[in-house]
Amino acid sequence: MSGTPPMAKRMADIVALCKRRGFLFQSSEIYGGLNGFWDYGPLGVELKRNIKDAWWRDMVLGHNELDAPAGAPSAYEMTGLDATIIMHPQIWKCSGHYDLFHDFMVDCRESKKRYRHDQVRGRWAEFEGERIFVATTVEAAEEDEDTRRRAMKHFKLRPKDAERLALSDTFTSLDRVDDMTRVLGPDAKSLGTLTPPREFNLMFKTFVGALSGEEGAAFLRPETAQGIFVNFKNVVDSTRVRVPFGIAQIGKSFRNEITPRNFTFRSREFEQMEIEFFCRPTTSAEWYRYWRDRRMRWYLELGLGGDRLRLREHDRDELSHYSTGTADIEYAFPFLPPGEFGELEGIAHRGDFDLRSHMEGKLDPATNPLRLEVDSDGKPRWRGSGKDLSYRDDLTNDRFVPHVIEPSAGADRAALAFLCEAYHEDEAPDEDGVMRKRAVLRFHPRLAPIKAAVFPLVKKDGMPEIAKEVYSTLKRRLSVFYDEKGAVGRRYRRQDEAGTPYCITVDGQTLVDRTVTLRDRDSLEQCRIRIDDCVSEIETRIGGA
RNA sequence: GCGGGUGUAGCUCAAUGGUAGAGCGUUGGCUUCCCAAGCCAAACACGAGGGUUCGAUUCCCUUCACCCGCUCCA
Repeated sequence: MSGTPPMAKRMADIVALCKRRGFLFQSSEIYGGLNGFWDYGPLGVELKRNIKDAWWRDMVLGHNELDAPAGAPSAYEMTGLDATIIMHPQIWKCSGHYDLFHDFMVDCRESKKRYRHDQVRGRWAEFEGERIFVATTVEAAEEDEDTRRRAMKHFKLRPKDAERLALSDTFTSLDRVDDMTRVLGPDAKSLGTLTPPREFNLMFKTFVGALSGEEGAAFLRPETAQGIFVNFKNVVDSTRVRVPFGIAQIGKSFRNEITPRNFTFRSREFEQMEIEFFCRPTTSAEWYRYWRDRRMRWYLELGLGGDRLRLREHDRDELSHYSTGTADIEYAFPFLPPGEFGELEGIAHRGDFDLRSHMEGKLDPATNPLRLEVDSDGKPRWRGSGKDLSYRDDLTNDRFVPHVIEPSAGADRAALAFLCEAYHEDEAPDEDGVMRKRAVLRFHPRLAPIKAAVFPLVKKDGMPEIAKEVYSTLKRRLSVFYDEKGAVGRRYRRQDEAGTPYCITVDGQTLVDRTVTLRDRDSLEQCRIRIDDCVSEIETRIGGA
C-alpha cells in the first residue's frame, strides 16, 4: 500500500469495513465476482432501506398538500408509482436512450483513444495515387486546416508542394468509410490504427416471450423516469391530482457501463429515487429552484455536509437547449482526487420534452422550441404513442402540456456517500486508560441500520433476564440488537462499527430501581433512564436528532 | 478498451517446488459491575481454469475480480 494517497487508504478502510460488518459484498463473490454488481449485506440492506424510506416519507407520504412549504410557489400534491423494469421498446426510442446508448465505437490502437463512430468526421486525401481518409474530431471550423495539415504530414509534403495533394471538398462521417486500413485516425500518426466499429449496448437487452427473436427484443430500463412519463395520463385520470403535482418512484435501473469503477459508485445495476414534477410552463422556473433547494436540504438534514457536499448549477453550455436549468448535488467521495466531486442527484428542468416526445415522436433536443426529429425522408425518426398527454385545467379550462422538473437521485450513491460521511476513526481510552483506535460510523439516527443495542453488563445476577425483557419491548417498535457475550467494552465497539447510535445496558443498579444506562455512540456519554422510558426516549432522540 | 499493480483464514499480513503460519476478529467455556481486558478451547485460506513437473499456493499461460493511471461517463 506504499504510495497510496491518504484518501484512497481511507476508502480502502471503508470498503474493508463494509465487507467485514456486512454492509456490502461483491456480487457472486464465491464465483469470482461480477464486474459492476454489488450486494447489500444484512446491515447494508437496512441502511439502504432507511435511505429509501426517508426519501419516500419526506418527499411523498410526509408531504402536506394543503399548505405551500417554505420556498414553494404554491401548495402541491405528491403521489407514488411503481412501474415495470421492462417496458415497451418504443419508449426508449422516444426518450432518446436508444440513440444515445447504441453507439458504434472505434478504438485507436496507436493513441489508445476511443471515439464514437458517428462523431468522427474526415475527408479523402490523394497523393501520387495513394488515397487515404484523414479523420478528425476537431470543431467544424478547424476541420479543413486540421485534415490538410495532417494529410501533408502523412505524405511528407512541404508547404510549397501543397497543390500536389488532392483533397476532397466534402467532409463525411467515418461510418461512410468501409476500409478501415485506409483511415488515418484523429490522433494517430500511422495509417489503419482504428479498429472496425464495435457496437456498444449501454442498455441491457433481453427478450420477451419464450421464443427469443428480434421481434421480442426489449430492454431493461436505464432509468425509472420513463415509467412515470408513460403513466402520466393514467395517474391524472385515476387520482384527481391537479397540476402542480409530482409522481415519485423508487426502483432498479440498469446500464452497461463501459468502465464500472469506484466501489458501488458506477454500478451496472443500481437503484434510483426519482420524482417527475409536473407544473405549468409559466411557473416551471420557480419550481425548478424550489426542488433544487429542497433536495439539497434533504441531504444536509440527514448529515451530509461541510465542504464535501455542494450544489453545482450547470453552465449554460452544459444545458440542453430546451432546459432552463440543471443542477447536480455532488459529494466529494474519498476515492476521487482532491477537489473533485461525484454526482449524487441531478435536478433538471426538462420542459415538455418527455411528454411531447411520447405524444408526437422523439423531439430533437438540439432545437428550441422543440421540433420533431425527422429522418432523411422527412418522416419522424421515432414515432410517439399518438396519445394526447396534455393536461386540461378544469378550473381555468385551458389545456397545455405540463413542464417537468426532475429530481433524480441515486439510492446506491446516497448510501455510499452516507457511509463515507459517517466513517470516522477516533481514539477512546480502554479500561487501562490507554488510547485505542476505534472505527465508528456516525450515521444520522434515522439512517442507522440498528437503532439501539441492549446489553446486560455481566451475564449473571439476573441481568440477562431484565435485558431480554427490555430488548423484547424495544423490538416491537425499533430495529434493535441484543448481545450478552464477552466484555461490555467490546460489545460497545462492535456497535460503533455498525453505526448503532445508542446502547442500553442493564447493570447492578437496574436490579434496585429499574433504571438502565443509555450510552451515546458519538459522545460516549451515559445517562440513566427508566426502563419504561426506553422506547419513547430512543424514538424521541431518533426523531428529534 | 489500454498500461501498471494485487489476489493466501472474516480482516491485516507471513512463509514455501514436498504436511501453509501469526496477530486481530469469530464461535464455545471460565472469569468479569462500563468502553476491543484475562485464561482455555475450536472453526476457517492459497480467486478460477489449463500447462510444466514425480509433486505447483509457489514457475508458465489463460481467465476473473479488485486497486492505481489513462479512456469513457447518457
